[in-house]
Amino acid sequence: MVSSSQLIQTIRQFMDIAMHHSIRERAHFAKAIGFSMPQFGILMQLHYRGNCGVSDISDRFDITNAAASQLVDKLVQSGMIQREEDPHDRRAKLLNLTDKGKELIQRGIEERYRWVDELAIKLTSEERVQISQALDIMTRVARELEAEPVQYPAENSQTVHN
Amino acid sequence: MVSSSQLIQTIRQFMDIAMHHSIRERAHFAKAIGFSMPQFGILMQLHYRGNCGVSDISDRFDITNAAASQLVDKLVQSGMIQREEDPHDRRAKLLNLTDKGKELIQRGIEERYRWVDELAIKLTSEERVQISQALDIMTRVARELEAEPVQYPAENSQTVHN
DNA sequence: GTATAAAGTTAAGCTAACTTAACTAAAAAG
DNA sequence: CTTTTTAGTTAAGTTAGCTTAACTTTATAC
Repeated sequence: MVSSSQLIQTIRQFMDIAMHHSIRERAHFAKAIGFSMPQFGILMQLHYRGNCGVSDISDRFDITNAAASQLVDKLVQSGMIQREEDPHDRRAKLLNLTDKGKELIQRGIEERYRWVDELAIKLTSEERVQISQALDIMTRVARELEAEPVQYPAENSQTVHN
Repeated sequence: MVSSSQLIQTIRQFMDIAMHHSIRERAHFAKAIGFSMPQFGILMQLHYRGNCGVSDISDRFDITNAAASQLVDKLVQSGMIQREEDPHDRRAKLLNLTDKGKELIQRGIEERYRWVDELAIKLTSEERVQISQALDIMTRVARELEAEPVQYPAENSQTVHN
């Protein structure tokens, strides 16, 4: 039997270490390739959720549309992302990584996960099975959580407009 | 049997989701309490590895001593950290969170890990056992990796000075 | 004991990220 | 068809983070 708080503690413990590595790698890589953290953040955002607009960027990073537009523009000029017109809404833009941008980000991800590789080779085959199964469960549940649009779903299907 | 690349893929998959949440929460919390990312980064750093000097900060964040000193000074003036003289080396300073700073960071950590809580309550008791064991292994191995000072250890114990 | 290195601070100046405000253009609402 | 909202850009101006350079103080090396 594993209590909830025990489990949470275990997850946090691992995540603390993982975060510490990831954030540091992120910063170092961004610096190495000559991009600021805000710029690199946008590149990562487009890697995971491409085909989005300028307002998606401003929402995600909690900055104004103007700021997002300026940052995006610099990345377009550096050849890392492309800004196309959305055929369904000619006001909106579709932002995506260029091939050059994709390649760069892929390199960054490889470097960031080097320590995962180092970690993996230290495990026995029994441990691998166990960890593989465990993280699959975690990923599945995490994705389920993401899919739930609202924290407190309404009892009926009435749509609220305000 | 789980192949190495399969395992690595599984770990990355989970970490991607976890990172996405954590980084976003981090940014939102920092903004909410009125600190910039560099400043917040230093607070987090002192939370996990307190009692360090200004040069530790500049090393960690890859900035000059001057920049670190200035950032630290702002945090001291805001009452979040304290800067004491190291009794063993009177040039150096010992940086630590104040009680006010500790309290603030604790709140931030709670918020950042709220989704871990949400994740945990969705698991069955069998899954909890499995995940708990798996992440304990991961944490142990990760700490072992950290403890290894160099990637390529020397065959003898000769200390290198240069 | 003198010279050198290390830890940290301060000042001056640059740059990039941000903001607000004013604008264009297209979509949605009435 | 007119009004309002939404998506995005541009310009002007502020600020925070950063750098280099010059400096003080303490520790280490020779």
